[in-house]
Amino acid sequence: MKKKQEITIHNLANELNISASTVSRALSDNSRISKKTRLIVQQKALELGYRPNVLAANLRSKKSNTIGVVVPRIDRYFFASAISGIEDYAWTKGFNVIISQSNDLLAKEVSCVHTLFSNRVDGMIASISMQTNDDKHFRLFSERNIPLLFFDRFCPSIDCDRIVVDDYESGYNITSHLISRGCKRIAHIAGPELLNIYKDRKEGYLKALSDFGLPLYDGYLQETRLTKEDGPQAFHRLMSLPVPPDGVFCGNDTTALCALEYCKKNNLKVPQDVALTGFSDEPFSSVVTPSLSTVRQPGYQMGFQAAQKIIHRIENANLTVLFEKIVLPTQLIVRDSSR
Amino acid sequence: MKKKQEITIHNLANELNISASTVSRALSDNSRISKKTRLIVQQKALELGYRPNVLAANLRSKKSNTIGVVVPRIDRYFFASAISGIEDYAWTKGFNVIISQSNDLLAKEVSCVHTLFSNRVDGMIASISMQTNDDKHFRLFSERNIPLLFFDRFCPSIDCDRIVVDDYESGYNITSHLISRGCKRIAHIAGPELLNIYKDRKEGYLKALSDFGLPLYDGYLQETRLTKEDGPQAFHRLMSLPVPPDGVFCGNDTTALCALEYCKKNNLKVPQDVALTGFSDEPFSSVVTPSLSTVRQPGYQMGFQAAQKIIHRIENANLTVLFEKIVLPTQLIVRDSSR
DNA sequence: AATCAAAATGCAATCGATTGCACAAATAAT
DNA sequence: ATTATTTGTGCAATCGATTGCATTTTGATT
Repeated sequence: MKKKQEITIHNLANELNISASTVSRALSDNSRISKKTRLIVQQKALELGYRPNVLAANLRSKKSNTIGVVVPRIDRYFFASAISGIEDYAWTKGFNVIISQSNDLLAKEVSCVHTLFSNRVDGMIASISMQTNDDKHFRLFSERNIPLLFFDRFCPSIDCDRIVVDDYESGYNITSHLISRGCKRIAHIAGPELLNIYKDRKEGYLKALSDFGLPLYDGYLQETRLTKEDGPQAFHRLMSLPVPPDGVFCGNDTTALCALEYCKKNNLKVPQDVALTGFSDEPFSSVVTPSLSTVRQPGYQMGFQAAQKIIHRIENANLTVLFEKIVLPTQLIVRDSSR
Repeated sequence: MKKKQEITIHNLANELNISASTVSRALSDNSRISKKTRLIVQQKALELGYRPNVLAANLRSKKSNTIGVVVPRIDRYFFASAISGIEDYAWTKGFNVIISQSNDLLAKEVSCVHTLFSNRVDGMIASISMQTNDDKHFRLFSERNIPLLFFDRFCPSIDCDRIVVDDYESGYNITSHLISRGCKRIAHIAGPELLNIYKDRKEGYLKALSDFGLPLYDGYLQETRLTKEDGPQAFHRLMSLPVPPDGVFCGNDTTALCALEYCKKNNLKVPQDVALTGFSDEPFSSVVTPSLSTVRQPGYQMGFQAAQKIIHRIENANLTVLFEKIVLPTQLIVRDSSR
């Protein structure tokens, strides 16, 4: 009903018969203003319920105190925890976090990045969509030296900071694990080659096979979108091969879960008939039966460090330090599905 | 390295020897400017890589085109999907979404709300923390008629829009379900009474008991924080009673999962020895063994509608429509843990 | 009381876009 | 050709905070 009119420094100035600049300085505890005046001003500000207009201050300072985040989907646990990490750190530094999701669509991603760009975020943290085969939108940031950082899924052609895990090594390790438990015919359900993470996992897998002298049988390498929808079919194709695998490294936990359910339906024993592993350690992975072997990625940590890194760049604009690639460790989690 | 200097409407104006106001109008396709001029200006803007300064425009218009969101934790599936819904709708209307999490701490919540307030978000969507027993911070918004909306967990003393599910009815239904499958001694592990949702679930439970003529045995009602940490103990207390329950309605899925694991360890058969149900339908609930009966809440829908509602209020500031309480339906999901 | 340094405050421009009102140009009407 | 309209542009104030520089006040010193 009643619209309380907002108090500005000018109102305070009038009330106190001093100038707006003095008020401004007093409010920021500038030592050029006498202690007495500062107190009076701050007192009055409190009394009248003054709130600084961040918009005006931002305009003046050309900073928005905001970092933008673009992820494929907010409701995927890995990304949600990364965002949680970003927010936690950003908060300690007084930065806002604007989030947007690409839904794994390039067009939406482009649009989100443009929006963040025109909203003048001070920096952007992104993890690219499954369709991203173009980098023009990211150039908006990199070419103007607006801090940009990719985590997990990066755009290889853009020169900027990155925080990743070693997917190659992780893929290698989990494959080696399957080998060491006795699997001889190991298949892999991979994700889109376009994304570095899936490519690396696949290559780690291939390297492990070759290091241990195991062959890559025909049809043992399936590329899918790693969705709930694609999972059952891909796994079915594998198990329908003349000689089906005795171990399958699935590109993510969702696909491994599909495989698990397929096995239950078709009376295949896991891990006796076929050992299974996923990737990412989703919340459900530890509680399904049999529990799912997987690779744990430090989502929260990645987000937290991403925020640290980008805010550091923002606060040291002249920083000419070369771009870094930070690789965080993963953890091989062996559970019943491959024990 | 090279800092590209930003182009303003004044630069465009100079280049074209026209006034800044004309440029401004031309860029917004104002019909007062001739088609020819509009084209020339837009052409030039493109050529010089002009980007409007949203900060300046926002200052002028006193709008930030931003909505703030405060949730207990971003990485909880229910909240993540709500945020996802909020973002999806907000995006279609050109609104930014600033998120922050209270970590279920009142102090952090207060701080987040203050930050959003001083950042002049046009509206705020919140779900309160487990500790929130004070509403001063929310008054900042409600008293100035800045649109405010609670979803799921609301602050009862604040008069504003709410989007909730009927926790009372849901609690009633899931308890009735346990009764209908033959349970006679039904216990409940409740959440903090401070939160409407937990209180309502509990009361629905009590009503069902009384409607069907079942007693509430001593110790059958446990109040906990519903965390992974509290779960095992609370369930242990129940099962150590002289006459343990044959059905337990857990206040959330996390607690039900703890119960499930407790039963596995102690060779209790679910649902034969004790039937279990949770609440919320977490991603893991459908895949544990036995699968978990629960109540599905439409997280994404709640977020989406929350965004619709609040943006509608923002765009119709003079809207004197009474505050609404929108109740979305839940779905009782019966699975093996209580079949 | 006069002089000077130090401390406190004020002036006015700036950040970039928007907009009511005034003015100029182009076209229509007489 | 002259006046009345319509159409197109420009001027200048505004949004609210910040800051370099100028000015005033205070207090110390001789």
